[in-house]
Amino acid sequence: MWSTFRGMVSSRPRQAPGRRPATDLGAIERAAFRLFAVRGFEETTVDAIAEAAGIGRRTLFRYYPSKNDIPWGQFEAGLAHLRAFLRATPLDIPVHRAVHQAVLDFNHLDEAAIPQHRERMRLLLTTPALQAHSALKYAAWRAVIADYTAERYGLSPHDLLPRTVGHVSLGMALSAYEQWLDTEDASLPALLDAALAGLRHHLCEEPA
Amino acid sequence: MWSTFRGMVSSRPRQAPGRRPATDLGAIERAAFRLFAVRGFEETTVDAIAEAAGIGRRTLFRYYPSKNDIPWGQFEAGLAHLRAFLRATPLDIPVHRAVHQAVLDFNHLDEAAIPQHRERMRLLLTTPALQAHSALKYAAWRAVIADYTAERYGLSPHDLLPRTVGHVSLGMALSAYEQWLDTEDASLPALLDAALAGLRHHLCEEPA
DNA sequence: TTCCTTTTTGGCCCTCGGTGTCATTAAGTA
DNA sequence: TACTTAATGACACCGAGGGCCAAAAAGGAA
Repeated sequence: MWSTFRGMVSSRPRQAPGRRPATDLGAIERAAFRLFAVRGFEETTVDAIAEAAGIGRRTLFRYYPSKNDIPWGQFEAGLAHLRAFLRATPLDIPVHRAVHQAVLDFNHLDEAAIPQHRERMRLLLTTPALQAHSALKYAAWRAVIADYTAERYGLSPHDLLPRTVGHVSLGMALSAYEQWLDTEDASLPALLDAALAGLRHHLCEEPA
Repeated sequence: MWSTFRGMVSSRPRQAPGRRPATDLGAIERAAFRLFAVRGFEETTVDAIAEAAGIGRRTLFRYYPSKNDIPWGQFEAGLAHLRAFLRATPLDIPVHRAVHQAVLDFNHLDEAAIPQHRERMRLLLTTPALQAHSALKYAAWRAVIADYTAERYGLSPHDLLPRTVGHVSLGMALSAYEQWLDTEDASLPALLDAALAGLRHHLCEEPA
């Protein structure tokens, strides 16, 4: 899962000259989430996060391009995993099934990671500034889906169908997440399945 | 169409006491778009827009809650129209058809309005800050679709299916718009139809 | 050890979007 | 003319973000 923090302070090949990074990405994220939980996202200043993490404000901005990026954690790594999952999918599996499986895999959670992921997603989906910023993250996610869909169908990623599949896959995932946050009981995979099943019924099994 | 500027300076019932508004919303929008076209959105400061419109910076912020809202024009009016269209749709029309017709109506353009609307959408869909801000506008649009879908299906607007229909309808519309901006030839209604047809084929007419 | 090089760090200062406050101005009414 | 109400915009302030650069912390070479 993309939200799981893994990886060291830096992946620079050891043996390099110069000062070694002393900044711990995980520590920044933890400090930030602690502050967000207490004071809320908008009310927490970047200065406060930097101070809580024991680093300079300028250093924080060297690790995160913006305050809005902090709650996203290692999202890029998650995208790479998503790409790899799709690349490894056998070609005899229909495209829509391949994409759905990839979405399920992308959003798979270990039991222990659920509470933190809930908190992260609650923050991302209910904070206006983050709802807005998320559009940029979503665009990269959609591109992964669109690229795969285009390749499987022999189209360009800029054609209509791949783009539509990207948008619609994201839409289903987001509606499942919103539902997941609203209800205590349902599981995320079940909601992702239900979103797809509901959409198919809505679009395809009604009188035209 | 929501993008068409109509309506007067203010809709306050005449006969009210106090100074009458001297600010012309249309003039602000025109001045802003002129600057955006020349310098780009990010490079145009709010001060520059206010000066070009001949008003104070503070006054501009009284008419637009943020710089990002300027390119959206009278979007709220468009939402009201969308709601009215759906309310007026006969109940014997299947939900998915009603929604699709509403989307077509919402995005209907008079021939003469096409160039300006292209420019507006190009700005909204290619400027990162606006892509992000759009998420908030889209949420309101989705809510209209979700509310209608919920009512027709006898569900709560917070149930999974209405939310999914909202997200997916938006996704199709956005992929159609992206395609529309990329190509010179295709018409917007044709692309909206094609997005829906493509999705149905992708999801429903393939081996399970 | 001392110098030299490389890289991280963070301090300083600036720009710009956005907001609260408040005096001023332009209306209508008594 | 005096009073009320509403729009305007000047001023001051805050926070995000970025450019610049000097100080720190590593390595290797003399």
